[in-house]
Amino acid sequence: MASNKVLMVAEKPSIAFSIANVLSSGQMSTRKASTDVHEFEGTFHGFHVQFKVTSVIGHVFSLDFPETYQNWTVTDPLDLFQAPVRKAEANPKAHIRRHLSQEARGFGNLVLWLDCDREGENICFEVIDCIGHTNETKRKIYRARFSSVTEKDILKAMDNLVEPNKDEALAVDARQEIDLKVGVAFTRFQTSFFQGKYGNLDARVISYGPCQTPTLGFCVQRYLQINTFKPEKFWSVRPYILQSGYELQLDWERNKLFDVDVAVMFQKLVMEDGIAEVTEISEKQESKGRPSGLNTVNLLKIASSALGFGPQMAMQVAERLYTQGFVSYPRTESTAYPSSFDFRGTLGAQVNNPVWGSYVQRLLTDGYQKPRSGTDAGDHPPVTPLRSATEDMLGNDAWRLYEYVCKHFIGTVSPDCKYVRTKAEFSIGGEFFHCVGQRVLVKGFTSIMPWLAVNEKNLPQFTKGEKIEVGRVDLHEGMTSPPEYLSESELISLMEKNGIGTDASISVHINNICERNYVQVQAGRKLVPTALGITLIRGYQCIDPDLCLPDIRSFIEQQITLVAKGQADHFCVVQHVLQQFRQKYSYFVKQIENMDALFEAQFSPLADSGRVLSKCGKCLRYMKHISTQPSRLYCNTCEEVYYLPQNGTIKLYKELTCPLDNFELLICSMPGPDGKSFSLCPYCYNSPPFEGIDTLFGAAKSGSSGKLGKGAGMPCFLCPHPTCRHSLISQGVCACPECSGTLVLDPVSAPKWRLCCNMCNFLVLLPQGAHQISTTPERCPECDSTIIEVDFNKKTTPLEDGATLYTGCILCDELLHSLVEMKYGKSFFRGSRGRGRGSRRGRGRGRGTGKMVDPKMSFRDF
DNA sequence: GCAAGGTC
Repeated sequence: MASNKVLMVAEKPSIAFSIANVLSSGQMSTRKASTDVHEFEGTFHGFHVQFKVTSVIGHVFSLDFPETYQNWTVTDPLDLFQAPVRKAEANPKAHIRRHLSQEARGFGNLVLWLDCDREGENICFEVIDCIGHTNETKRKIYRARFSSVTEKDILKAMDNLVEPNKDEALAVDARQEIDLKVGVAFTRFQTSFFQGKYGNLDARVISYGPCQTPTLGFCVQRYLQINTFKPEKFWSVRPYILQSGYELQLDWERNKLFDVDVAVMFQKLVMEDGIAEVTEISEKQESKGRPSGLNTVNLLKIASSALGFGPQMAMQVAERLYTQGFVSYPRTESTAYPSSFDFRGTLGAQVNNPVWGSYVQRLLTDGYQKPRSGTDAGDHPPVTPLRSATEDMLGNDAWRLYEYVCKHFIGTVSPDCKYVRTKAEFSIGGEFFHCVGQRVLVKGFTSIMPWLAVNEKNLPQFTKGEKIEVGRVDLHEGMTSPPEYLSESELISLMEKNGIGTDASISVHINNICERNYVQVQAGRKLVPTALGITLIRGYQCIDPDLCLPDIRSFIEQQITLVAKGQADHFCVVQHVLQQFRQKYSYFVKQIENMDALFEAQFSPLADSGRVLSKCGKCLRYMKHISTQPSRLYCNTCEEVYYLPQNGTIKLYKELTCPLDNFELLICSMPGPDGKSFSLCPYCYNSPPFEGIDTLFGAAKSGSSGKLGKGAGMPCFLCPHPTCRHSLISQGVCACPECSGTLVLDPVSAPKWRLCCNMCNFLVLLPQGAHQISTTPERCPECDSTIIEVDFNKKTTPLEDGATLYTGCILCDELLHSLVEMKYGKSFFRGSRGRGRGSRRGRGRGRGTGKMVDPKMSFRDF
């Protein structure tokens, strides 16, 4: 009975385990599959049922364009805004879809335990999609709502199952489609535009995204502030008094003045008086609050500013600590602990720690504090330690992060820091001054987090009305200074404040702008924008500043929130937002010259970049190799760019030329000790795969032995690139008349039947319009070349004399020669580009002497 | 080759 079976799906394996563990009281059996499956029996809605708990691993699907929109050269990015989109498995190797559909078989109830946020709601519907929910299956679908994976919350959620929220899921669908279309359209356009013009951009891709671009915007904004900063001199009056044997500098109420004459006047007034009268003494008890729970953003900020870890690395370390069971889940927005949080147990786990064990023991004996309230984002509890560890167990980096997590947690349950702040105020010559002292009463949490300690400063005793002689009066001259480059930690705060990215993705965006060569991380984890980063942002600022402002993200968020709340239709919102971005895109394209002017001033044109490397097959002039990213060749004459494999060292390959297009071959050596080398033709490498080749091979394969085209589908002997047209060259069919090599049919050239030698690149063009060409065992008595049989199908290519079948030597047969001339008025027997020994027919020796064959030319061009 | 969002 399907109704007696309940399948539950969580967002990740660890949550599935916790849920199963709680609901089965540890009495479950676990089976390995794509993700673990836990089985047990229990009661559901008052009935005895069989439970099965498994999980996905985050999103099952991700959104992309169909194959036809994947080609950058064929698709106009503008069309992407209206293009269809499809969902494909995000990680096909994990086989999550198959796993879910298999496990759901025969199960009449589904309980969704995905995280309780919009993304989780969206994954709910991905799961429903996978298990095949139709009217026939009649499955009952429930949503569990829980705020933490604790026994209390899990049991409460089981008793209060609801329905999944379609609107929230649709809001995520909307965001996915908008992000994809906007990001990909802008990225493709600006990448193609600028890479097609400049040689030293040093970026494989010039990406745009509604999160990464505003993130870069923050860094560049600070750079511009620094760059346009005008330092100003300022002055302040600094009187010194002698009290109880201490020399004390007093702070001026006016702080500083920017007019030296006025400052000098005040200095004189103060000097002339020479007596400081104590006008007021105040003493106030102040408190420095203990921290609230640690969330991801604060963890990343501390990791960057105090430990020197970049966000990417900090997350990696935190994840490892999490999977090893030392800390709780590290991706959370919440700074508030759930009400059920076991503080005593968490502290208890640390009492034997050699570093802070005794402090924790004292807290447990004297009583720990309830943490400050903080904010509960309803996702996961703050990051807390689980098991005690030592530096030896974790290694230095992990230890330092773990140490922080522990000390922070202990800090949250320690007393506040209490101190007394004393302020003495003075009057000298009608001007007011003060000095401040601080005395700590209770160290509280600052004894475990000493870097947050209150600075103690003793102040001598003063009495109100007391008159003290002023020792000297300095006029301090200072200079205003620009802010520093944006620190990573400041950037994280700005991103959080402006809603750019999430706890899980903030580190990814920062890493992105580094990897794209828009910013560089310098000493002290300061983010310094590169010329490329600066030029991009300045470009957006002069065409359409919206493109790099954080509002672009909040606009999208606000629009999809309408969908999430059921206030607007998903389709309408997506169309509306895309329509706006499409207009922005069109305007951007139209105005790109304004941005280009900035690029022109900063970067070198392709023609001035790179080093001469190999010959172009079209103009036979040397092309330049541009080795900065993306690695490519540029032909100055043809104004064409040929992309090369990235990450490899490129050299000329024995001055060989490609038999298909006459481009000089290159050899690419991949880095590393196991790096392989392979040869490639720059033209073939950049050509799309030949269309219609399947039919051609179909015909060739069906023929009897000896037919040209036999052995089709052999791997390329020149390079392993999957789209290289060399891979379409079939196995050898006859001996090369020029060398000891074999002539192979090059079906790519169809309808230009031709043969080329696999060794010397000798090329023979065969009669066009032939229906079928086959080799014969016969040899030509004149030149010993292979005799072939040419079948002109009457229907397709009727010849004047009505004959359809001819035989002849591939090299010297007059019959074929005249036959073709008769039909087309020109000879088709043209050897070309023979290397090494020259042709028997008296063609010039050496390379490049034959007539060029452009693979793009049609037969009629001959 | 491209976005941002989950998680590993």
